Amino acid sequence: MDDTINSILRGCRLARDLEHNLPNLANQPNLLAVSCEQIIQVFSVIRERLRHNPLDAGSGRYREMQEMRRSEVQAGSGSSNLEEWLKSSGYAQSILQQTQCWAGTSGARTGNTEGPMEAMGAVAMGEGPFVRLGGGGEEMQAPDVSSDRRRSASSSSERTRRRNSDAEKRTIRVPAPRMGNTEIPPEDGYTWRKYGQKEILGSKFPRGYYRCTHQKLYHCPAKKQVQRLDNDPFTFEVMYRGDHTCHMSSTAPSIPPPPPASLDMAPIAATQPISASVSAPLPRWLPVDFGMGGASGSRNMAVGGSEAGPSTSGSRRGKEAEYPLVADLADAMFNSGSSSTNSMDFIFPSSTEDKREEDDKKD
DNA sequence: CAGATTTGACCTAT
DNA sequence: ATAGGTCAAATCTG
Repeated sequence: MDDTINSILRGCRLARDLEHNLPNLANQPNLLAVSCEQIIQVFSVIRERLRHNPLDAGSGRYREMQEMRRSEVQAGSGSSNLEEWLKSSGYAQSILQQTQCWAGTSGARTGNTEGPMEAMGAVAMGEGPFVRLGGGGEEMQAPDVSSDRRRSASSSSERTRRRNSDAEKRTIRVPAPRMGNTEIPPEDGYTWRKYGQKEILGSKFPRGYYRCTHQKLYHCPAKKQVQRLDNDPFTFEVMYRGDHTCHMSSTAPSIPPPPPASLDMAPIAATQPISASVSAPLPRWLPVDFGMGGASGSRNMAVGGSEAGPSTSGSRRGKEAEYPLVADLADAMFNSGSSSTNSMDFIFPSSTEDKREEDDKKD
C-alpha cells in the first residue's frame, strides 16, 4: 500500500513541479502537454490500484501522512500539496465555478465541492445590486432608419421579458490579461453567446450580456454579465445567473461533456497574453493536443478586436470546441467514483462521441 | 450559409 | 422616470 502512497506523492510532486515551471512552460505547449499527461497517467494508475486495493488506514505511510497533515493544520496551512497547487494556480477558481453551476442540476459530477468560493481565491460578491456612483457621460446616438421596423416588430408581440431578479447570482472577479488583448473576458469553461451590451450609469466600461450558447438547444438558462471594474480595468467582474443544464441534464439528449474547458488560470492570465475568446475552450498557451485527435489542435482561435468592451468577436466557431476540460481532468484525477470505466476516456472523449455530438446537432 | 456579434429599441423593475 | 436587461434585425465571419 505504501507503494500507492508513494505514487500519489509522486503525482503531487509532478503537479508541484509543473506549477513551479509554469511561467517557463507557458510558451511551450508541448512540454506542458507532456507534463499533464504524466500527471494524468500517474493518477490513473493510482485510481485503478485503489479500486482493487483501497487504502489501508492502518498502513504505515498512510498514518505518516495523516500525522503530517495534522501538523500542517496546526501550523495553519491545512492543505495538501495538490490542494495547494490547485488553489494557488487558479484552477480551483474555474473548477469551482463550474462545480457551483453543476451543483444546481446534479451533484454527480464532482461529488463534493468543498469550501466556499472565498477559500479558493475567487472573490465572491454579495447578491445585492452594485453600488451606483452618480451619472456618467453617456453617448446618445441618433436613431437610424431601422427603428421603425423594430417598433412594429416588438409592439405586436407579447413576449415576456421578466427580469429574473430572484434567480441565483454569483459574482466573481477575475483578472484580465494585462498584456496582449485585454479586451478578452475571462474564460470560464463554458461557451457563451453575447446578446447585448450596455453602458452602465457611473461605469466607464460597458457591460456585456452573455447567455449560454446551448440555450436554444438544451434550454440552458445560464447567463452571465461581464464588466470591467471602474477602478481596476484589469479586473472583470463576472456575474453568473442560472445554472447550466446543457451538459448534465438527464433529460437532455446525449450530449458531450460541458463544452470547453475551463482553464481560468487567473495568475497566468494576468501575465500572459491569451487569445482565447469567451467561448474558446482553452487559452492559447495550452493548446492541449496530447497526441489525440491531431487536427483539432489547429483550430483557429483568432482574437476578436472590438473597441467596445469585452467583446467576443472572433470566437466564431462552426461548432463547439472539443478540448478536454481541465476541470474534467482534475475531476478524473480525483474523482475515483466516476462511473466511467476508463478515466482517460472521460478526459479524451473518443472520436465517436464527437461524432455523435455532431449528429445530435444536425437534428 | 450557419452561427456569432453589434446595437438601437423595447420592456420591466425600482 | 429611469436604469438595466433583453430582443431581434442587420451585419459579420469562416
